[in-house]
Amino acid sequence: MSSEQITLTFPDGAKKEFPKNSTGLEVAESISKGLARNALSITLGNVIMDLDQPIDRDGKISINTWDTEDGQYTFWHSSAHLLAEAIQELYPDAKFGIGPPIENGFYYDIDFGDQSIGKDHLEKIENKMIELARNKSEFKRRVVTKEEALAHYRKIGNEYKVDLIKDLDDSVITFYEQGSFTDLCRGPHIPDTSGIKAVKLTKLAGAYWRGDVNSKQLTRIYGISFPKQKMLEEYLVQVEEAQKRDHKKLGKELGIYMMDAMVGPGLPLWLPNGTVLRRTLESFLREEQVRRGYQEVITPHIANLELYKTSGHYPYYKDSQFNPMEVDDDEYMLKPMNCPHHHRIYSNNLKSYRDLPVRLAEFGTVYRYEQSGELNGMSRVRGFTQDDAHIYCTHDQLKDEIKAVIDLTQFVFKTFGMPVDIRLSFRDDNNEKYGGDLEYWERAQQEINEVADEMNLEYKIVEGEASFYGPKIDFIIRDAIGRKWQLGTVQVDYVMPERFDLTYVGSDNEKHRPVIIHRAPFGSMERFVSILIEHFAGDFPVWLAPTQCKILSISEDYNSYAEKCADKLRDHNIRVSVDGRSEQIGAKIRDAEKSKTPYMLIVGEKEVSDESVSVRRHKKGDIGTFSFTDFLNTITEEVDQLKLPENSE
RNA sequence: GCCAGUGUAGCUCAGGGGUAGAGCAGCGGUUUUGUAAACCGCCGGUCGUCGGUUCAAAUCCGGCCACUGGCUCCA
Repeated sequence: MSSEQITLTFPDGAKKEFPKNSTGLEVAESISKGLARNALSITLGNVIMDLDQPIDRDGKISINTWDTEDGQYTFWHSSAHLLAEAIQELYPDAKFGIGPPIENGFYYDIDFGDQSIGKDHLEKIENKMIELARNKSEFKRRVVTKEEALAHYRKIGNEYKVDLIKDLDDSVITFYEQGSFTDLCRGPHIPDTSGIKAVKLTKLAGAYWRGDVNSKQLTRIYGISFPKQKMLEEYLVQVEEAQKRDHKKLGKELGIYMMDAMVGPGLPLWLPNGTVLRRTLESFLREEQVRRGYQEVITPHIANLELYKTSGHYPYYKDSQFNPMEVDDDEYMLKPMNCPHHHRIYSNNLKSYRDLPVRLAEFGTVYRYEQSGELNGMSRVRGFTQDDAHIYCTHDQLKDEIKAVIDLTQFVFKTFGMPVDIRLSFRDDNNEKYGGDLEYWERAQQEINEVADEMNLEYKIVEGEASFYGPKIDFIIRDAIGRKWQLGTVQVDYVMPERFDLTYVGSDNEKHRPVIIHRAPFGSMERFVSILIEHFAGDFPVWLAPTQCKILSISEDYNSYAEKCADKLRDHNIRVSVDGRSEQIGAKIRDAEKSKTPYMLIVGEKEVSDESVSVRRHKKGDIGTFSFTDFLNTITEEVDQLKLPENSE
């Protein structure tokens, strides 16, 4: 009666008392039977727990169902164990590594010994998983001592788990057991396997143990699971939709770029449509930069190796650069970055503090030897163009310059309707990864942090993500279907000014070191275009579309009117083409729709007689007849204002 | 680079030991058309590449190349 009570606070703020050591399930039951039935785990404070674990303290509690991130995490974590159980049944000699839940599902790393696992095996494993799930095996939690845990895995000869246990601190080590499978695991898990109704093993990969290239490569099996078959089907449809946006597919269909084995892997060729797209993006940024006080420069594609030895890039990135070539008695290299060239331009003449900040911009093409397995369409290539710029400024100007650069970057992504998350990438304790004095680093990191706060930015700090010469501000954008991409970066650099002996004469008539800001909002034009294609699913805003308008004549009799309209549009810099083929209008419309041309103008007898055009909008259909002049005004306004398509964010 | 896959006409794909097939595209005709595919005909491939097995290889086996999904890496 007088047993101790604990107070739990629910997500809606309600507080309720429960007897100490009540379980999550009991708490859920006290709210509703339905909730108890759907509950997968609970989150107490920031710890996720099993439903049957006793709750021994006050705290914020939430009951995790499938509809919550923590619930799905629990569900997929348990699914990983189910995968392992199935594999243990089918391949008794398999040794298990780690099997965590991930953003979309789960994976398990497994040592299959000499056996190679192919796609054919996956179906067998899937079926076994479903069979085992139906056994309704409970996930049983068991606390063990470190010695017990080690003894268990030494006995069954699993060196991976032994390796893991050795690194655990001595607090609480737990095993989870379901059916015939026992696993070292922190938990939590769903009550039993019967909730897992649908399973799909999606990918097969080699994965190095603990991510170390020198360790053994295990077989990683990726999968996803759901509490209902229908959810799996919906998920597969979603995956299919995402594949329809794939820039490799659309890039080919829309004539954006091509790859050619004779040219070489990772070296994209920009086709005419892609070139229009890219040049339009470049002009957009170039004009914005001119407005913001940048000066454009052009530098060559190769340089003497000495340049990169001076910058310090050469030893750091030797393996990911094309081999140097011998020229006369010197060694030259394809340029892997633009910065050193710009530093030399800065040094071309003596700078006064009155000259600063100097902002040098270049759409600079660089070449990096990416590993063959890493190449991917346009998003990972060996030759690409950065929208690079370097800002040389005084310490006093630094914060304002960072602000201006952040402002530019935010402006750019807003133009494409892409929400941005900001990450401050700082160094960690691994001194070997970084160059320059620790003192400079700390200063730069502090300044970045101050700027972010002064601008009221929402950000998170991630240690260990800095570049070798300085901390970064990374912009992580989300595309139209919610995927995240790391794009623009802003980097503060105190190292290169030293290495290149960059100076300016201050008001005190003494020489001082400038600070450098490296920045690239798009990052790489190739990668950005690949992301844009997928973001817009190829349905570009009018200002970006390679062909903005197609004029379709009802019959050849109206071709001359079509041409006349086209000429007038061209006079206003609209990219227009005429389809005057001897085809039926339905066929012309179909072709224009398939090419994702934003505006189609249908012209026939009516339009010729009253100087009008019948306007059709891509994906929307017929939007009515307008006078030619009205249409001209509409489209030019849409281009000038860089309007986004209505269906995008 | 490593693991698992894929490679047949410009594109999408079928065929699966007895020397290739469709649709679309292209080209030539006919048609002159009102909001997502008119009709007829023609052209088009040493089946990624090199080698092996075989009387015979697009098909089976192996090396290489390219591509895809991961791992590692990413100035």
